[in-house]
Amino acid sequence: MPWRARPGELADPYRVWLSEIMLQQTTVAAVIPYYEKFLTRFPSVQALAAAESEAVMQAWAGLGYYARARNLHACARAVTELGAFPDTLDGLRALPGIGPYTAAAVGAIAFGIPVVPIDGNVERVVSRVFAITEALPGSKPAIAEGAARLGDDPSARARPSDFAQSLFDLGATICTPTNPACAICPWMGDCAGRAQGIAAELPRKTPKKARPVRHGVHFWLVDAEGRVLLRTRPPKGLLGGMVELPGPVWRAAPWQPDEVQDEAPMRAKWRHLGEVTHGLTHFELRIQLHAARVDVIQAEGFLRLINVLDDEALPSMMRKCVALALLEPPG
DNA sequence: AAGTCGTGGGC
DNA sequence: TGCCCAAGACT
Repeated sequence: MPWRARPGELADPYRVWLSEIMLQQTTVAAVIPYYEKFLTRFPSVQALAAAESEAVMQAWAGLGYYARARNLHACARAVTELGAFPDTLDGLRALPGIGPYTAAAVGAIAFGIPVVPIDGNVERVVSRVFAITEALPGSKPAIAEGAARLGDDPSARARPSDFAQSLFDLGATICTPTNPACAICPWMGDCAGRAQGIAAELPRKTPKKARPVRHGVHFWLVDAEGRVLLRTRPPKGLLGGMVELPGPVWRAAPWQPDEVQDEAPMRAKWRHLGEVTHGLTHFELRIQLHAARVDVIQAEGFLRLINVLDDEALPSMMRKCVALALLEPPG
């Protein structure tokens, strides 16, 4: 992994922090290209702090959980103001976007603080090693106790960075969510979950609620010069600060055909292009995409040429809409 | 403290 | 195919 320091090398706090923010609820494979892009475009925390927020949101577009990007930028500016990353857990924890996990991860990996960062991997490993059968999230205190006990081992305390990353690697490659490779696990003999034959079913989790469906209508409006109408979403909340095709607020009830004209950004000969579906964390979104071409666009928002839409901070669902619109022959 | 907040890959 | 999930934070 590109953010991991080689043996003997000192970890760079900026790179450790950047990678840890990106890795929150996000797979390594998804993060790597974004991490490389950010290092190229923003080689230092000062460079990131000096960037426009639009540039940061654009670079983050597609990675999801966009509050991370907003907090990333705010954190870079705070660190630049401070002069350097804090080298204490409390100092790190006070920065925007850095919670208990990330403070511990940066503390251990970049500053050698003897602490065990508790992520999903560690929750799983610890739940199994100590055979914690209580379901998450209720079992978090017990997991924290177990993790701290593991971290109290002298060899762990001597190498906090290696110990933390070893736990990540153990969880990612051996102590996996399904079909754990207990036979080759270095902790097989010490694992209470293994001894009780319940390792693979741990950690238990409280069941999640079903995802409701929400319905949206978005409009692909092109002018005579081949420019598309876009707008920026409000800075906070869902997809905050990201760019989208115009349309009414998503709702539970499907949109009726006779409602569409009233919601359009301007009067035009609207044509139904099709449906885009996209799964989000707490609901499934179904977007009806409508398109029209007019001479001059008079509506709220801003205009961009079709061939530079890639440079905008469009979230994935909006890129799906763009892709659908471009499939259609220009009307 | 339970809900909110994205995405793409794996099974 | 539908569900689960992945180095969580914030409110």
